[in-house]
Amino acid sequence: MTATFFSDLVRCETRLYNELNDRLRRRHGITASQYEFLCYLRDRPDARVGDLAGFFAIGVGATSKGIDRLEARGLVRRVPDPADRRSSLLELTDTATRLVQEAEEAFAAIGALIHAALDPAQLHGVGQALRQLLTALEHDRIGTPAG
Amino acid sequence: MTATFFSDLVRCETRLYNELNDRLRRRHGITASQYEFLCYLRDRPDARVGDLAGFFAIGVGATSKGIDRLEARGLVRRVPDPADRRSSLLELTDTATRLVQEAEEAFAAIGALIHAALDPAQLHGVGQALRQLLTALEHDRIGTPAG
DNA sequence: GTACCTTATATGCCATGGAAGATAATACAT
DNA sequence: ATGTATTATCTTCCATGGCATATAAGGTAC
Repeated sequence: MTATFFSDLVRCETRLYNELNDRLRRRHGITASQYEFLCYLRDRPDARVGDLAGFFAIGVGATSKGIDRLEARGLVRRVPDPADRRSSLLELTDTATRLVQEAEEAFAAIGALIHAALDPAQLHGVGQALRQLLTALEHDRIGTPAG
Repeated sequence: MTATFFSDLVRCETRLYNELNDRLRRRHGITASQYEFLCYLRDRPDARVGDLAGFFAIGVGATSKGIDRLEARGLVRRVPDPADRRSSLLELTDTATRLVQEAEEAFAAIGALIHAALDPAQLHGVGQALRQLLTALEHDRIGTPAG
């Protein structure tokens, strides 16, 4: 039934995200969403606020405030975009690069939980299906917030 | 890789939940979390605040406040539990029963999105895997909030 | 039955996200 | 060059959730 599919998806996500959040906060002093921001910026240098918002399917306002907080903590720098003075290019500080590397340990623990519950074939199948679903949702801009 | 698995899981959930939320708000005047509360209470009569909190893996405080809002809108009644005067049994009003039934239409649209992106075999496999993962997480109380 | 511990819920404070409006820069048509 | 529309971001207001604490009731040892 679709109802349980959706409910189980949301509950899995909630619990895994809660757990990652707790571990990161206790051991590394950042939240899960901050960790995800930092990972994104590490992998995609010169990203802008709108890029983050689009990828995470959250509003640009919330993203802007999230970057404010990271900047205030000395983890992200806003560098003026020479090609477009409305934008800033976002880059990690050295502190943030180290922090992300250390925090990967907490993320690995979440991976271990998943690996423990699913066998390799399931993991592969679910991973592929989620990617496929996400691609479809992104293509049709489903669940993209207004602002 | 585990990183993309987790990220894709979270992003699928985010977009589907956003979409459900938008549709429910526009067409039925409730949020996705309220819809989920009401469905839970419809399926499990005489549930208490703690039951909801446990199922949804959110804090009891937040749950209590959520029920406050539903009660204020005339969708839920708190009935004193005769067996334990600390608790209330929660029940839907007739208005809420009708509302949930009408709102099912918005939920069905989300189901259609999932069906459109995945073939039946994938749907079955992913559904089973998510259930399995959720059972493991619940059993070990992973991601259960503090309060 | 009283002191103590646990359980169930509620409340207060704080952080975060959405939605809408404001600001500034860019693109384009004329 | 100028006015208009669009884009990128920021800011403000409001709703919601977490966490810690408060309150109240139940359970238990003595």
